[in-house]
Amino acid sequence: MALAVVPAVGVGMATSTGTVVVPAIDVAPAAVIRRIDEDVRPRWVWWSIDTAATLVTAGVRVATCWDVAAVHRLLVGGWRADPATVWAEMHDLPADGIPTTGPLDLFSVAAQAGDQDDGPVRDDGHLSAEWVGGGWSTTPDRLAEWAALVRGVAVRQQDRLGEIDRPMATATARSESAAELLCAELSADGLPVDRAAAEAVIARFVGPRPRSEAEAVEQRARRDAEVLRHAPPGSRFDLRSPGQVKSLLRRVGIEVPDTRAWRLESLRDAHPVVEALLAWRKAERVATTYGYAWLDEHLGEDGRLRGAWSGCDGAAGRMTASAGLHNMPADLRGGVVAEAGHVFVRADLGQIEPRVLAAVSGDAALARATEEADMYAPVAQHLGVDRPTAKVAVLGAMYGQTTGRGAQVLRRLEGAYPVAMAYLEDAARAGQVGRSLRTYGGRLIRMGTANANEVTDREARSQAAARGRYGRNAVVQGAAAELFKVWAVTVRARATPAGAGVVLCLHDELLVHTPADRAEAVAGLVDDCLQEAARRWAPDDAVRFVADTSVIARWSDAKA
DNA sequence: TGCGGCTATTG
DNA sequence: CACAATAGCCGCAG
Repeated sequence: MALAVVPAVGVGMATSTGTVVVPAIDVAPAAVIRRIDEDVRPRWVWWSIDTAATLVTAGVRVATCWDVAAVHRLLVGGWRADPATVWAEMHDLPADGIPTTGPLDLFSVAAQAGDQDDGPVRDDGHLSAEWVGGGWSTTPDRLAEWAALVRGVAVRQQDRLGEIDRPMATATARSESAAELLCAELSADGLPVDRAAAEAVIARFVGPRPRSEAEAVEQRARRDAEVLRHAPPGSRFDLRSPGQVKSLLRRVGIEVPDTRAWRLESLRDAHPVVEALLAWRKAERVATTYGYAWLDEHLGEDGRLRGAWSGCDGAAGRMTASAGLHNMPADLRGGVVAEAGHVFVRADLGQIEPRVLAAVSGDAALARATEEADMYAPVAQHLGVDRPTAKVAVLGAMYGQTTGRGAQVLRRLEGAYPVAMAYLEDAARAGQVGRSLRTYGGRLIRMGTANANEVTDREARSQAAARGRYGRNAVVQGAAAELFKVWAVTVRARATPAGAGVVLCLHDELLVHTPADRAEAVAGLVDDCLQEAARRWAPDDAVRFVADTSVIARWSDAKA
């Protein structure tokens, strides 16, 4: 059931037998859609998450959908997936003929010469710029016509998914679509944050909220002075300028190629300025990125921190979030507090990437290792090394590390798990020569062709190596993202009836806001959902997936 | 003003 | 800093 909706205009729907038009004057669009979802439970088809967001804003949360943009990103790779682009791809039209939708200028007016009448499809087969630019939304009849078009695109996508060499591609298209629904809800609902608790953490780093610009400047100067007092008297260095920090360090006898924290870590004892600088950097991070301004901008009156969620990035397909939801410093997790009468059920997948590697490569020996809760233990035993060495070696194989301790054990890894290592090696080779890849679930990992500019042999080799590491990692990280999303949308579907809801997705971790009296039930449900997700996603049941699940009041209560 | 480089944070 | 992401500030080019 394809859908186009604008609350003030109405609803247009399209099925295989025709279209339905419901003007907003007759019935509230939200009521129509809710009723159909409850009675018929169709798979709603729409162009993008925009429609999901419209529905969520109108108070409607449907069960399932087919998100054409999400499926396009799966099939074709990359991130661009506007209607005109998807239409062109699905009709084998040249990309350089896609009408522009930006502000009109002389060139785009000329390019739109194909918009002869007011129909949605031009004579050259492309979508009309006027329609994609908003014309689709002006009348109920146009909504229905737009719905019919997107339905046609979805059918073509289904056909394409059946043609690629990935049996799970259609299932992945459905879970990726559901993930877009989840993203629309995450963006609208936000993450519960206790403003007072969060401000207390911030105050620990940078002091109380400044009451004036002058006070803010003073706080800043005080932080700077803590570092500069270790510098030669009278010297002036801007700590925010890497070049000047390097000069400052050189002045006290420390020569470094760059001033990154990991490099300075070992020089803590060389001079007191190093320790002071590292502490300054931490405070500066809180002050500039995660300070009071951050709360003011993203934390609502209702105690929810909101950012924009995307179902997949442009690379391997992990979820992304803005507003610091994915990279909030661990220190601030104390501000993430469940609301009154609620708790968080927190669960994270254990060793997700090596387990996924065992699954997608079909390596029976590595799959046997996943039977253990800690799969690095049997791997270490098999290789005849200690556990830390085994772990570094496995991670190194997935990331493409070629130096250090991991590289030395790599040869043994190849002997013990030849199928998995060959799978990674093939992905690396693909990256090196610019051959695109598909993940287990069917996501296209586009490999750009070699740099057109003149580069030295050395640079060319370095770039090829980087693409090799990228390909090697993308097939694992991407497949892990696919499994994670199946898990997340399964929890979405099963937890809602219990009054619980996902409030954060973090690559291998879920935070589910839950009524306190149902905590144990939801915790069990989240674990069950992982097993259900693994059964749906995995090639077979040879690989075991494990989650560490706990019930907590605030995020920082979770064990690290 | 836009953008690359550097840096920090997370998984 | 091996893979990915978001984000802020500096320095430079235009």
